[in-house]
Amino acid sequence: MKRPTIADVARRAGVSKGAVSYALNGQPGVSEATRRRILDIAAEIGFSPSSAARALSGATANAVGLALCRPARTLGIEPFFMELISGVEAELSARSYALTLQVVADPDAEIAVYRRWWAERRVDGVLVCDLRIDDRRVPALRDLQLPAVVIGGPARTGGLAHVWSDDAAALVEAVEYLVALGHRRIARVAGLASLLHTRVRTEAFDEVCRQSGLTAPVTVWADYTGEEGARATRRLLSAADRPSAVIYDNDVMAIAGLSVAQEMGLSVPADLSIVAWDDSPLCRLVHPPLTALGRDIPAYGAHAARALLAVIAGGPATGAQDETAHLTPRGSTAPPRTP
Amino acid sequence: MKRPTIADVARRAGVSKGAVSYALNGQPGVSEATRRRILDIAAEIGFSPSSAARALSGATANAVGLALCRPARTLGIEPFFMELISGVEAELSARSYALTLQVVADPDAEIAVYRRWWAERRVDGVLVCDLRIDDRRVPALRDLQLPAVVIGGPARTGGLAHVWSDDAAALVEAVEYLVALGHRRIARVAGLASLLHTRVRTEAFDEVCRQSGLTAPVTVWADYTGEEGARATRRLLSAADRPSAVIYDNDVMAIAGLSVAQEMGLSVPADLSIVAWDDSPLCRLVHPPLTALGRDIPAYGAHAARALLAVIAGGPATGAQDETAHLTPRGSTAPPRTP
DNA sequence: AACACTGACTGAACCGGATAAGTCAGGCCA
DNA sequence: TGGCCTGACTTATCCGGTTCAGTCAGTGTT
Repeated sequence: MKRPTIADVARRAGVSKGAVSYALNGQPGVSEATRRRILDIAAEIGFSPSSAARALSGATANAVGLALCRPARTLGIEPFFMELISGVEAELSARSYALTLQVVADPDAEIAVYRRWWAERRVDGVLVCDLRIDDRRVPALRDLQLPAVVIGGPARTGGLAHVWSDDAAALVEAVEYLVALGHRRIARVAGLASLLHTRVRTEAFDEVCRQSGLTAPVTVWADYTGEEGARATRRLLSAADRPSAVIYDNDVMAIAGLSVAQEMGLSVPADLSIVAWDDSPLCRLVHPPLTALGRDIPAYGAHAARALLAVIAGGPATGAQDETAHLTPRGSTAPPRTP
Repeated sequence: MKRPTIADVARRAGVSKGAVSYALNGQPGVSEATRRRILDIAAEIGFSPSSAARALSGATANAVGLALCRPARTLGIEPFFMELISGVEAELSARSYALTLQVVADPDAEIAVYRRWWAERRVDGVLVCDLRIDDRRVPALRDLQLPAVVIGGPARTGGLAHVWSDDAAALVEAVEYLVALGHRRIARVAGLASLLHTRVRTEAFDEVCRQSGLTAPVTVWADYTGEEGARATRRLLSAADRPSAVIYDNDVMAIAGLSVAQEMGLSVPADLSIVAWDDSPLCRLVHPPLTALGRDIPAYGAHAARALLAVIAGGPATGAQDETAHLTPRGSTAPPRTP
């Protein structure tokens, strides 16, 4: 089975290649009757223009790139990325854009990938995840002038378009809820310190703890894996004045923390309240179900994809705020048992 | 910043485009000294050949496609796909192939995507997941003569190359282990009935139950989500002669089942043993940790990617067996409490 | 010295589209 | 009736590679 080309369509319609091109792209230059005939023939022989030829003639590659820079083991277990991807994908495929995915080892490898994609004209733009404190990717992308949308921010995006969510506000909501329940000693198990949104959350946590007159905020660092989440929790719960509530930077660490609490003989939520960030179905799966800070991640991805397509179309590099995560109370939070 | 083309390299090297092409592709026709000089210049100005131009000249697109046909909510929560993707990716990027991903709603949409990819010459081949009982994708791909590797099988792959794992053997191992522990009433919560590997497991389950002289095998159908896994478990545990052990077709349903058992006041593993299929880190996160049938999923993906590249290179459409999942006993299985 | 032969390269065609520039028939108006 | 538009096309060029058919200098052969 030979792939049909524009010449095949032209021959069967009895017109030139140019006429077919005009007809297919909705350009003026062909009569309505001819356009219809050409479109019918194209549909009949199953013609889609070669993406390569189209890209070569100066048009776009009709593809966007997404490079993921996380170790395979955390990539798999966190639903976040797959949900993000499915949202991105929904938006892209509706506009018949393809998504090119690459898993990279570190930010430098990621920059190399961007550079290659750019030189190969493989993608029209990229989505950038996991913004870091001093992110070399930002100036690199600006130098390449490769259209990009940063998923994160709003600060330090260096003039790149971005889509962000107000993590500080969400964290404040969670802390204030715990305070209202009567908690005074609230700890936090944070994700990778090098990521910008971790810093945003940490600053918000310190600030809200001070304002609420809580004990000095305790933050333990981890890396989103269950192992580290468990270790961090053990450390927190072994301390002399252990916290009565812990906020985790992702759901996987929160579930690990729940397990540790149970293994140490503590009852959740009576002895320890737990709040997870990222409200995936995982949170509803465990017992008790976890109170979580959640939002619509596929919608976030779709939002970012739309923003990227706008930049590719030549729009300005603006920042757009997405929904703020909101707290869904479930069985893992309650007033602390009076000591 | 302008993208360097082959003509830029040629000009700086003082040779023709053709010579540069030969040099870059390791073809004969240039002297070793000239080849070195051309390679150096290419590296210096950061030249990578345009994938579009290369694809257009009859060469390959240097990309493979993966269409995922699962609802977004199960896609996100199951680590399987993301792990598979990261394995595929590792293999592809080592050979500087790109991965094009698309999420589709149903098998017909998936076929449409294959047809479009084929007509657009966007990919050189595809990986096919979730083989079904009567899978229309198989004849469709054969008609298109689009290089493909089915992840699954070994039956009903209709002459397409495939990479498979012996689910029947793994299931037998799990059942025999439970029998050795003393279990007589073993139930199973199965995944989507339309998937081929579900049928393979069901047949193996029926067979091994008969051979071991167990009570008539009970299989409840679900769809891999926590909700359905919980519902299926409730049904099983509410029956008059409830099982003393349950095998789940994925980890998410197993975790949901664990929660249901605890919520119904049953102790795991004393009152109920649980075995999960797919040993993701999730299984180690809950309490007690789940006994699971696991294998190296990234390696599976890498294996499939290698097979696909071999088919693209013109190799025969063979079948290759991947590692069989093996049982890792953890805290969720034990001898049944004597009734 | 005439010849074939090889290695190292050049020139041009080609892939399949997009698009600027050119052609040509027909309608309109003076 | 001739000139001028306009619409509906066609023709030709270009994008950036690959590849095939030369070209040509240098080498070896007899």
